Amino acid sequence: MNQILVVEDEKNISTLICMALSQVGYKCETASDGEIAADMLEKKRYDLILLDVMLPKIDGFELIEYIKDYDIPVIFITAKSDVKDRVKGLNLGADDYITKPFDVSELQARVEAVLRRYSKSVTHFSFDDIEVDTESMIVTKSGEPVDLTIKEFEILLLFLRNKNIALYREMIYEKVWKEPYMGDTRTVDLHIQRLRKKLGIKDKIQSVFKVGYRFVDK
Amino acid sequence: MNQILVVEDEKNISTLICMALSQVGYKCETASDGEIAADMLEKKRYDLILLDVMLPKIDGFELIEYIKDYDIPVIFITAKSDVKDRVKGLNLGADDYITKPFDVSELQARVEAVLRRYSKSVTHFSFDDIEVDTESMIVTKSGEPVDLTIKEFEILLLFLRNKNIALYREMIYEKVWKEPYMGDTRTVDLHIQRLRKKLGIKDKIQSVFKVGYRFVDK
DNA sequence: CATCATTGTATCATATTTGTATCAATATCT
DNA sequence: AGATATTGATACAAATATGATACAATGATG
Repeated sequence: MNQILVVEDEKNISTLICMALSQVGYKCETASDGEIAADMLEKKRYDLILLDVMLPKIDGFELIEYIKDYDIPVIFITAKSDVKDRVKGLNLGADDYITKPFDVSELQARVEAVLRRYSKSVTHFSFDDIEVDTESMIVTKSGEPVDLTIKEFEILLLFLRNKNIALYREMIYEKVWKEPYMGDTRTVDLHIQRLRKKLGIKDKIQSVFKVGYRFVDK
Repeated sequence: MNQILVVEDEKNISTLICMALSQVGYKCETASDGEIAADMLEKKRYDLILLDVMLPKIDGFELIEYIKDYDIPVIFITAKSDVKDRVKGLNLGADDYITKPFDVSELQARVEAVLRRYSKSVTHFSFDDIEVDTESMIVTKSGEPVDLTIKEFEILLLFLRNKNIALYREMIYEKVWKEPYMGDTRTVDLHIQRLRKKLGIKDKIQSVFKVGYRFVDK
């Protein structure tokens, strides 16, 4: 179930949006200004952000810049007249826009389209003698299937999508567990160990002292 | 799920088309000119092409010629006034046309009609010693009919149309029951169990722990 | 209205995953 | 090198998921 964050200072509009989204099966939370939105983004993982460009405190464009780090698609909301803003938003990396006043079904359609587009990513990876198919969720090593649990599978995927980058434990935890990382546990470590063992790759997933882990390739 | 390629240089029109199509369950991608379209066709298989005849670079009619090799149905889009173009398009082998400005529901209807006519939709499946005919809704195992209930039959069909893909419970439920999946029930599991039992396939429908099920073939 | 097939809930048994605890090994720093 | 912190390895317990079975509710059919 997709989590959507609506950043909008006009209460009646945000309510309308949330109703429209929940109708088609999305979970929806609202932030009334950019600061609150930034806080919420730090605490929780969202699948999509609907963002009014006219906001108090931090404005929408600044927030888009900020969101970039999170790799979350953004649909922004502008006034119908404001062509300038629309272009600006798209240039800043937003995925789509919608103009006020908007039609409810149009909103729903755009949200679905963006989410679909976004999730349409690479489905197949391979390295060494290992093949990873994200659609079937099957992983094989020299042709033989390897039984990974979902957590292990998702960690592997995270590595494959972030090769040669040192990933912080905290980051790994939050991406895979989809909940905030509370202090230090050994949970991530343990899963990495199991992953290394099952795939027979000790050297490919390196531990980065005091930081986390790094998947090296090539 | 049918993949449709929309070749249209006017962004607002292609967006409108995509929304209209996604509304009725099609996946939609756009190309802003003929060259891009040709590239996309080389990379991926589409079930239908919606083609504006007025295009920059390669024009629509040239593109129809090119598409011929791929055996994909084409609906082309022309201005209302242009009778000449319509005739030309149909002569070149297009399957239907639609005139601008068009009505959304007309578009949807024509797309469906063409796809039905073309009917890439497979009506017969077989695997192991099992035969599935979707038109008569008859399933046989080594020649002997197997009594499946509608739900079981639809789940089987879903699997056959999504071989080797891990399907989430939620997805299975929503596709078959056509209503939103509220939290966890064991309903899907139970039906899968019955299906496995009736067809005598434990290993072909694998459970993917914490995710759902996967039909493996080949 | 009675019967039957279908569908979904409840329950129990089993299997799998996940996380904590513990100790051993290794890296970092002075 | 030695102290300390960090990570690896192992075992185990708790939580969670699925399979199997029985049965109740629902809806279709004659």
